[in-house]
Amino acid sequence: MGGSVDTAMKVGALAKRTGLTVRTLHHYDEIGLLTPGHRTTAGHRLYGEPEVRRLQQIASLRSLGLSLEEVRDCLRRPMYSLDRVLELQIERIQEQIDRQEQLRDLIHRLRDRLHSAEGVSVDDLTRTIEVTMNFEKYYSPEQMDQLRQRGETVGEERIQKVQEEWSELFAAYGKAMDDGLDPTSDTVKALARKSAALITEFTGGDPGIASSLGNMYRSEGGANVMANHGLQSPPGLWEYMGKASAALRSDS
Amino acid sequence: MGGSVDTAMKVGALAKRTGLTVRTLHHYDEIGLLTPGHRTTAGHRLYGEPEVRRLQQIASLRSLGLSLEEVRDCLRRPMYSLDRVLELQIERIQEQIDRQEQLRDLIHRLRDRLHSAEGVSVDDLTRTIEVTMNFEKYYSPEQMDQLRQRGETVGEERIQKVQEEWSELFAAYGKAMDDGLDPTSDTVKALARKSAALITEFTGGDPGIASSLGNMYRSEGGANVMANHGLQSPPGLWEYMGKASAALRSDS
DNA sequence: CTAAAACCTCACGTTACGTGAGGTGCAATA
DNA sequence: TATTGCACCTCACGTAACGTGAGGTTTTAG
Repeated sequence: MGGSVDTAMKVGALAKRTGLTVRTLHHYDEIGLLTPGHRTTAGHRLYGEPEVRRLQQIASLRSLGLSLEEVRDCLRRPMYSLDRVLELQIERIQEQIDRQEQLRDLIHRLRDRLHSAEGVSVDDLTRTIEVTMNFEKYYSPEQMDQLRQRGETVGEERIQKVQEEWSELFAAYGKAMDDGLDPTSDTVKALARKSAALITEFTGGDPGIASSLGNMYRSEGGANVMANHGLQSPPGLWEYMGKASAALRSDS
Repeated sequence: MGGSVDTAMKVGALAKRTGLTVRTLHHYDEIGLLTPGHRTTAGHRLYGEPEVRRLQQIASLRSLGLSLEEVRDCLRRPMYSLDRVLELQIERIQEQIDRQEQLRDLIHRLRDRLHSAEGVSVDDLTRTIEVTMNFEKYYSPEQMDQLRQRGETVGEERIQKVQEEWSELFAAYGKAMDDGLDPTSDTVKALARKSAALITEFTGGDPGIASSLGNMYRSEGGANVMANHGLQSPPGLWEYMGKASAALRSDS
């Protein structure tokens, strides 16, 4: 954060020029989404060009339907550059236009049927309601996954490394369990700490992604990693790991 | 409310077919927006065709950006028929498409500048942020007024009658004030009751509209009505009327 | 210099549900 | 018929992204 202080804007000026409210900008500061570049000695917020660029990134990601927390997490990654998010936004707009044209045509047909002798059926109505009510600016779950995967594809080498570290972690967990170590012991908690760090890196700290990654590894990816190293998932290993994570969480 | 019970859907079925949630339909029932046609002896909600038609009206008005309360109040008026709201929705969609095309072009130009030697200015960014962040599904205040006026145009004769009644009310209020009647007396409260009924009729009970109508009559319409009948707004009349309304409100 | 506007932090409230608890009713199957 | 799983009921706390107002300090313009 920086920029020239003498060209910086105070919060009211930025709010006015962007059509946002001061309260919104306070809120963004509060949650660490958009931190002012400087503060005056009186504590007034000052925003320069870097912050305005970041606000454009925020705006574009918001327009894709991401929550503020998701936006913040995305912006932790280099692949969500200003250019990239603008590109994503354009793609999204084009999709929206297409879908709106379809919805317009659907409603035209519904009106025609409303004016016809046969009238409209309940099915006609529920179908139109569904499209209308779910015509949101948000991606479908599949598209959200795609958005995340897109980001994850970039660090292909790192991902490979991470998978190796995961398999080492699984092995270490398995050994600890075979040795009868308590999941709350320092040794096992160290493993939990390490896996938490890997998850954080992989997900940008997004608990939602972490949760679904947990599911993925549990059901498929984890089993794949184990199988790739000739290991079978011992009974109770996931539960054991869950206990270690819970113990680690209790510490903080 | 009604429809054949044997073709009616339970809440889960309706939710599934419309892509809504059971919770949403419960909520709509709770706030009187969408009441089931029937209930089974066990209390299960049953929705028939009339309810589904109403839900389509709700869906369309929601897509115009009205709050649930506003939707409910609109549906109290005959001019928001299914056909009419579908028509409004189509108009809105077309507007949205136009605006999205403009936004897409704006972002294209921003990206071009991002790639150019000169780069983007803070002004470029704030302008795009403004359009992106305020690209909502909601009407602007002017458009909302237009939506309301559109409904109000239909009952042109009735409106004429209402204006006559208002001028009679103003005259009666003026006489009561000249006679030195206390604003909290039964006579003046009867006038307040009558004006409250006129406002309710005119606004469908919408307190927001009532409030802004109050402002309109106070600043312009009211003076017009008075002037149309060769009356001048006596000093203190509005205040007097406000006191009568407050006294009436204290009774309830 | 003065008054109004802009700014600060704090904190309660809003809208439209999401989520879960505890219990009853309904439908399919053995 | 009995059982079990699913659908439904009401109740109620919680959420995201701010809106709104209070009480006080700082800045700006006349």
